[in-house]
Order: sequence, then C-alpha cells, then structure tokens
Amino acid sequence: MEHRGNREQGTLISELIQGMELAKQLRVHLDTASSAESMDLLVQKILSSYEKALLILQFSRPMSMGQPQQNVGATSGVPESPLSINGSPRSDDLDKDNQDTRDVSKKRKMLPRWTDHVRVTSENLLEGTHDDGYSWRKYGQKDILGAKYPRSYYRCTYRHTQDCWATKQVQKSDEDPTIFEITYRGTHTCVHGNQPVPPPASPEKQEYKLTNLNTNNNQQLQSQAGTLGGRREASQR
DNA sequence: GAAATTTGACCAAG
DNA sequence: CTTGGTCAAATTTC
Repeated sequence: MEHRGNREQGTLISELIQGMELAKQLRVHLDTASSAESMDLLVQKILSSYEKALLILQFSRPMSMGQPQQNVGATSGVPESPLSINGSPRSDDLDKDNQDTRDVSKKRKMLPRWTDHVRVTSENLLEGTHDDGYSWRKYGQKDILGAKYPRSYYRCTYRHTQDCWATKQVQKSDEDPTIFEITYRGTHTCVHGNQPVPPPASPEKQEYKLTNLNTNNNQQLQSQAGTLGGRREASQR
C-alpha cells in the first residue's frame, strides 16, 4: 500500500534538498552583490521546489483527506498559491550545467524534471491572466487513473523550428472543474519576439493580445463544452 | 492548402 | 501487467 509512497518520498526529499541548496546559493548571492534578477530567479526556483514538495505530500495522502488544500504538513503558512502566477513562469536553467542530458540510444526516454507547476482557474483563463507568452500545440491526451478528467499534453509549436523542447500538461481538477493544473516541463528556447515581458511592451503587442484573447474565449468555451478544456493558441498563417 | 487538433496505437518504466 | 507519455495518421478549421 505504501509502495508508491516510497518513490514519492524520494522525489519529495530530492525536491526539499534542492530547495535547500538553492536557498544556500541565494544566501551566497546575498552576501555578494549580485543582480536582483538572478536572486529573483533563485527565489522562484526555491518556491517551485517547495510547492512541488507540498503537492507531493498532499497527493500521497492515504484517504483521510476530506479536502485537498487544507492544512497539509505542519509547515507554517506556506503559500500554496491557489492561483495567480506572479513573477515569471519561465524558469531558465541556471548557469549550472544541467545534467539533463538525455541519451540518444533509446527511442523513448526520460522522466525529466518538472520546471514549474501552477494552478489556473477558469477565471484566470477567461481573464487572460494566465499567459506564458508561448504557443503550444497539443500532441496527446490520456486518461489518468484516479482522475476524472483526462490530461492533455502540449509541446512548443517551435520544437522543430527553434529546437524548443518545452512541454506542458494541462489537467482539470477532479472535484473542481474550474481549476486547471498546469505542469511545465523542459526549458523554453523559443524566440520569435513573444517574450514574457509584457509590462512595458509596445502597444502593438497589447492590441494583438487583446484581440487574440477575445477570439480565444469563444473557442475555449466551445472546447470546454464539447470535451475537455483544451487550449488553443498560435495564430500564424 | 497549411497548420493544428483528434484519436488510437505503441513503447517504456515501475 | 498496468499506467503514463509520445508518436503518427486521420480529420478539422481557417
């Protein structure tokens, strides 16, 4: 019964250790006079690690949970961050060399690392609060055991074009169809002038975005009513 | 006609 | 053997 608990525990420990290491690095950065950007990035990674750890704790709960998202561990008020992804969802690999080098022997591979995990409510989707700034192409959908709704798999549209191997998974929450769980995997490398830096962006982009969102809303609603809430993006023709 | 989604099948890891 | 992830062909939409 606790088989899977073992494995998840390993992952959990790894995540916690990683968080600690990152925190150490951050301290060094604090001592030194580093740029605020790198420190911010570190903070983001740390938060991501702990968030994931908490999620694992939540998930590996036997069946005594009446409500997810309740008081998980005895941790202090760790921001579970129900929604809203302040900051940038983008997580570039640090200067550290990533040992993510996958082999080229087997056909299929990997069980890589998760880059980020966020929850998005339908409100966010409708509002357009959630926007990676990237274009995703759906390449699969699978029913997950224990989950009521299937999980959708997306990959960057520019995988072949710009070698962007970033992928993301979107799944509807079991009991809360209004919440979408989005898991990012891999690293973004696309550069087609659509970087996640909207604030002081040119007015052109804003206009484009608004129009796109409007069109998207309609289609998204249709998609949701039809089958699962899929995502539709990209508009290049 | 091109690009993206859909759906089923295949493959790998636990 | 089961579950999860990706590919590939068919289909759809603009």
